[in-house]
Amino acid sequence: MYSSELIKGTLKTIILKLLTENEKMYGYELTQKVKDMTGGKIQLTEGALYPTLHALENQGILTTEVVNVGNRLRKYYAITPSGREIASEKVNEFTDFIATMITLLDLKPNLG
Amino acid sequence: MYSSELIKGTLKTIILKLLTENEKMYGYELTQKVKDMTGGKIQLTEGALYPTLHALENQGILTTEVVNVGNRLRKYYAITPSGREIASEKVNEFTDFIATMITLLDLKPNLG
DNA sequence: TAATAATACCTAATTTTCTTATGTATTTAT
DNA sequence: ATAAATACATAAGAAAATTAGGTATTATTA
Repeated sequence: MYSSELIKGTLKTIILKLLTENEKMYGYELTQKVKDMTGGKIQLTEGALYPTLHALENQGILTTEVVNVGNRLRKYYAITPSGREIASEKVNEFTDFIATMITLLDLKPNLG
Repeated sequence: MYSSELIKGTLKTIILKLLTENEKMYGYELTQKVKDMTGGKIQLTEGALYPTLHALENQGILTTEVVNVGNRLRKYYAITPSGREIASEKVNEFTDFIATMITLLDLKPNLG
């Protein structure tokens, strides 16, 4: 697990990127997907995730669909066309930011 | 300039790394150095910088030396041995974080 | 089968970290 | 002379997260 301050500011980017690659995902699924893909290094906390999802929905960036699975609710989130644009911008900005930080900190990233 | 949320959490890492490479620097110098090295893409704000420098000093990570230049004060900051360890840890953590994010977001970073 | 862990959602209080605004003062450039 | 740059600092407020709590179902395991 990374120190919490590092991960700050990347939550929206992570959510939007994953939702461009998967047509719909629910909150818990997002936490597990991120945990799996990062070997547990990034774990989204529910207290941060759910309010962010709600905000993105209110902004028209995501839409929701509630599904009953057994007796349990699942709230699926899907990205809208305008959300795709924002996702793309965010990912590009983050890519640029990484390049800038590599230069600034003189990093030697080991790209698998 | 990047959206502010992106830069969050990197301030300490930037300060400590630059102070491992330069035996002493003062606050204003840090703002200019970062601005120059990033082509203006990252600009440290004084409201964030000075309180952080003070905190690092209080934690024994930095030491200070006030110098009179003309009639103007300059407060030079230098990193302590324990600060070097923390700087190293922070840079390593950030490097690892970048690798994780590249995988997670499936990025194609253009490494100049 | 009782207890625990995992799944699945949510909110509220607090903390952390940053932005924005403001202040003081000297030096350099126009 | 005036404005911009240099150089420090703090304080109010906003933003984004953490921590901690709540509800409920389903699967595991002791």
